[in-house]
Amino acid sequence: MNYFEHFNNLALQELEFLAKNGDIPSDLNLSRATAGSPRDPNHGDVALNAAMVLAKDARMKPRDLAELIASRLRSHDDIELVEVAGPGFINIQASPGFWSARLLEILSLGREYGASNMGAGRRVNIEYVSANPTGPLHVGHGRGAVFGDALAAVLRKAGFDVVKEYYINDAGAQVDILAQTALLRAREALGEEIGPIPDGLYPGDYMIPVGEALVSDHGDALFRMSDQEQNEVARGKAISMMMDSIRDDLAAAGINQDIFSSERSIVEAGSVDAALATLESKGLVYEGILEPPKGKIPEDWEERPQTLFRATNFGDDVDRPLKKSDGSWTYFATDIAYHFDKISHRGEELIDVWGADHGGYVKRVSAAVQALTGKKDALDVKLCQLVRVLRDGELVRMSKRSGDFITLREVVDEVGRDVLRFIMLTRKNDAPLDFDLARVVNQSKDNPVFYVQYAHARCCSVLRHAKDAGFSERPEDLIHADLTQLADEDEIGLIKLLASWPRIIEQAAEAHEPHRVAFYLQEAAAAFHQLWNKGRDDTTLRFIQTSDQEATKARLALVQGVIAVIASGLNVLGVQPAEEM
RNA sequence: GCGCCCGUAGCUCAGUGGAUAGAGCGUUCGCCUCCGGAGCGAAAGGUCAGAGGUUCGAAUCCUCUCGGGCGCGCCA
Repeated sequence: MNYFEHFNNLALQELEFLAKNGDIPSDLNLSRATAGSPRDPNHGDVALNAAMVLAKDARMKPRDLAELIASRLRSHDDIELVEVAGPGFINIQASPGFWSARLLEILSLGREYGASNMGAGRRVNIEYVSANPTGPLHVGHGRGAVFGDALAAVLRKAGFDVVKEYYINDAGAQVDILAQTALLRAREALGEEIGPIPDGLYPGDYMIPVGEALVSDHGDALFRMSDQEQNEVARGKAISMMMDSIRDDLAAAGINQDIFSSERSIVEAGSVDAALATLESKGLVYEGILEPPKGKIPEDWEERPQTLFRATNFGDDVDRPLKKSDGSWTYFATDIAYHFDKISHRGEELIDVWGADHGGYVKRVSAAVQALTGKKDALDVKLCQLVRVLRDGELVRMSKRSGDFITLREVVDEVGRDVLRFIMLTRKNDAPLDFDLARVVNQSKDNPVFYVQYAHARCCSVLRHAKDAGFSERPEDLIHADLTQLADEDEIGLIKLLASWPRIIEQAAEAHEPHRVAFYLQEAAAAFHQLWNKGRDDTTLRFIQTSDQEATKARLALVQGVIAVIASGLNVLGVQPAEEM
């Protein structure tokens, strides 16, 4: 249960009663009434703004309306205390029984706790990584990969029906260059001296096995084929080998997408014509001449009429070309078709995860999706900022395998998938991230992964000790514990924090911001460690009290609650909780 | 020149209309015979880049200015 929503709903019910009774107008818009946590915990557990938001329309003073609502809430079982404060806040303190019920809810749901039906089964399509199949994934791709994967998990937990997708850019000039590189590497594999890889081709060592594979498939017959045939064979082989290796790298990071869509197949299936016909039928395609771009004008700029999409009708800065000068589709045109395909078959809402360097492309794609669907917010593009890889504060550069960047694989091999995934989410997606290979594996408090894992492991340790001392640690036994034994303010505070997990999931899903989960887990871990440390000074607060069975059972229930919530959160991030460290 | 993102404590960053703006690191001062060691507790520290505006209420929304990053037809 999202308890904020719960108390807000109670207030809304009372408002409806008051409306029916004629005390307030019946046509109030209740959607702006929300619940938050009061700044000062002494003000209660939940603060409602309903009275302040509705006062004007209700033609009442905010505090008077608040008092009216408050007086009706006071009798509710879940509520201990209601106060009207400040400009008209309704501050609610929940009853002890309410918090006990939350802990029982956590124990009975285990790591399923936090799931919500907010999404109501709505289909969301999330596309991420989508790196060109022209080389290995680097850490920047890794960030998008982890972000997309975690966001997908957040959305699933919030009740959305999610499709995870990868778009393979296997058409266009880049893969032609890849094919040429593969052919050169094939000559090398046949024993020819090829010298340094010419500028413009892909220099990385990872193309050597592609050349070798071409030779083992075709031998020197490869070079007796027509140029076109050679190119096609080389391109097909190179793309399939690159994609295999990309899939391997993703799998090593624990990322498994549901669908891999190919740009080439979209063009070949005629989807571009279909999507553009739709735009044309709406009068959004025309022949025209574009102004040269301001600032630096390309040297080979040539004014000519071209086929344009009226992106400016939907908030873009200029209309965008759909055809290149050689008559083939621009990348944008096939991308329109791809998004048309997704929105027609694989999701009512689309999310694209891109690198920040593609920011300039957002408006035109949003414009196209808007034109195709008639909906303004059918597409949300999330941009991930740069990752800098450091080692003890020193910038790390160069990689033998890729030619320039640290690869995702190298990082996974060095620090492990769990560390990679967690650290990638310790920054908001649009903030740059420093990834320090040395610090992220430190076993100290300033390493967030360790800190959270340590909390979970400590909990597991307590349960092991309890078991040795003859207690049952099983949740199904612990639900019978007398939870009123949990009376210390830090124990109660921890329960409240655990109980806010469902709200975190909903907020993260709403905002498309999985990092909120990582931040929440650090908070939950901190609260647990704090309670633990309190037991160092005050032995009566330790979890296991051999002389007090009831207190121990209640505290074990709390420990199981911490385990459930941390495991639930780590699970969403794709990180395996540690039972020992 | 234009567009997008960012500007919050000494540093790295949370906080997408609510009350006295938070955390970690660093600094200062105490504690450390510990269920699990990889420390604990407390304090100091702020013109939320700046200026206007919107309203009961703004770090948050709008406009402008300054500063940083990214991008700007036939690359994807």
